Amino acid sequence: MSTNDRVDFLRQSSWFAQLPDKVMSNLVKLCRLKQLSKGQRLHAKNDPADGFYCLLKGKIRVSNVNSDGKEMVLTWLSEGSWFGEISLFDGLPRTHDAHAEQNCELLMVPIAAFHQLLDEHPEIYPHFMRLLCQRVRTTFSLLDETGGLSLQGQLAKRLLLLAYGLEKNEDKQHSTSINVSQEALAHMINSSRQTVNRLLGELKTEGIIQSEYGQITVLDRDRLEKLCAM
Amino acid sequence: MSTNDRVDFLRQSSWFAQLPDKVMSNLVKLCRLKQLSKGQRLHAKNDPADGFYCLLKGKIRVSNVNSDGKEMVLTWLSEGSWFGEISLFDGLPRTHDAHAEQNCELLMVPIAAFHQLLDEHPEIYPHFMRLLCQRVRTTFSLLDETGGLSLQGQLAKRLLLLAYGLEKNEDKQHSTSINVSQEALAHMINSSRQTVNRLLGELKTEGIIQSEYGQITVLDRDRLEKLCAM
DNA sequence: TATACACTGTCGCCAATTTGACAATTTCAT
DNA sequence: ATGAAATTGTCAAATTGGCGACAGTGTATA
Repeated sequence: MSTNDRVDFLRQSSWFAQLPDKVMSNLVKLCRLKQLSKGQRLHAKNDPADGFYCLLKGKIRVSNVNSDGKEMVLTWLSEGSWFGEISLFDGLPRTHDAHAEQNCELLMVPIAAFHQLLDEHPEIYPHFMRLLCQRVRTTFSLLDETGGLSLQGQLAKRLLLLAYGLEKNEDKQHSTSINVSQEALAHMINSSRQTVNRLLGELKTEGIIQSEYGQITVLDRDRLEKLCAM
Repeated sequence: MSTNDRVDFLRQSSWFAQLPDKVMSNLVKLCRLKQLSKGQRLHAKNDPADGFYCLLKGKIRVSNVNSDGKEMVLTWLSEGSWFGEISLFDGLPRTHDAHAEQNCELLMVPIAAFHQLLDEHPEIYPHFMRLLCQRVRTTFSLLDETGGLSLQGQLAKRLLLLAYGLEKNEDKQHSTSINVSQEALAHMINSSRQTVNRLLGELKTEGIIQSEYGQITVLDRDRLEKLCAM
């Protein structure tokens, strides 16, 4: 794939799309391709940082394991997501485990090349500030979620996050499907599969969502958003 | 107070202390002093950003209120803390309410001056990256707490946070008292007053803490830290 | 197409927690 | 000093949610 093709593909990331053209192509040229097979671990929590990543294909599960051995999933990264910058900027180890949920293809900017790019293009710092601010706000939002909401509220908020990402003011017309099992949802809100099943059942009878095998469709985004206040 | 005196005082912040000397004094020169009396609000969640702050004297409570009207406290800022940079970098509104817990004295760098400083000293971007990375990591840590710990563990972690702040490697000799009611603690870990009362009772019979009217004294920091893994 | 595997739906039991209630104690303001 | 308000301590009832179990259904693959 040519650099230009790849740049075009990567524009789907709103963060990447705002970079200056020159930086886009330089960044892509520094990348090396990395393959992961399903289930493989990209890195573990506390690993030293090796680079900055972009997921081209597949899905990455970002999580960590608490003292009970229970896995808490922070999020699933989807295609076009850039990640891993925190450790590069503060020099501290990885904050989470990252596993390939499916066979994955990634771009990696090795740490040395990354710092060189920053030296050559200091004008991109504000772009990384944006990225980090987004991380902080997302994490604050998750914290609110777990702290102040009922399970139904937490579930609603998660579904919206999975279905629409972080963008707030998007087209609300279309229904959106997400591929996620009830068990995975349960892990995300630190609950049990059975409880999630019951809660989804309630949403289904309300006509707010629809659900099939491994897939959930948001039918009524507005009402789901109202439930987030619970 | 002269600029130099103030710079010396501010070096207690490990973030500030790493700035280049020239930036330190420029930053301080741009500040204007702000007084808050006990209970007064510095800003509310969703307020537009007005500037970057440093707390010189007093204590600031950072929190937000969920739909039940229940206040969830994120943290207490202590003297020497710089804060409020997120909204300045992404242009979005404040993430939390901020109230003066005592009479407070702050420095404020107005938003226009702040951006001018960044223009003149682009070399300080990495310093703000550090600050933001710290925020992300702290918030991840809180998220782990609420998701993965038992109530006893959450309570232990909160007590430590209240008693010793965020610093990890401090003098462990002295017992420390904090002024907080059981109801306030309950709010912080999103639990009920009665449960907190029971949990504190257990800690008290273990000799880990001591408690009086509106006040708790940590007697055994080590054992409290061990409980955080529960 | 047969078989294994993953996911959903649903039960009942059990432990933990919330809620409401009430009394006792401490602090604060008048 | 005295009454109001805030805080603590405790109890029992009601609720919530986790967990094990098991059946039924969808999907993949050999």
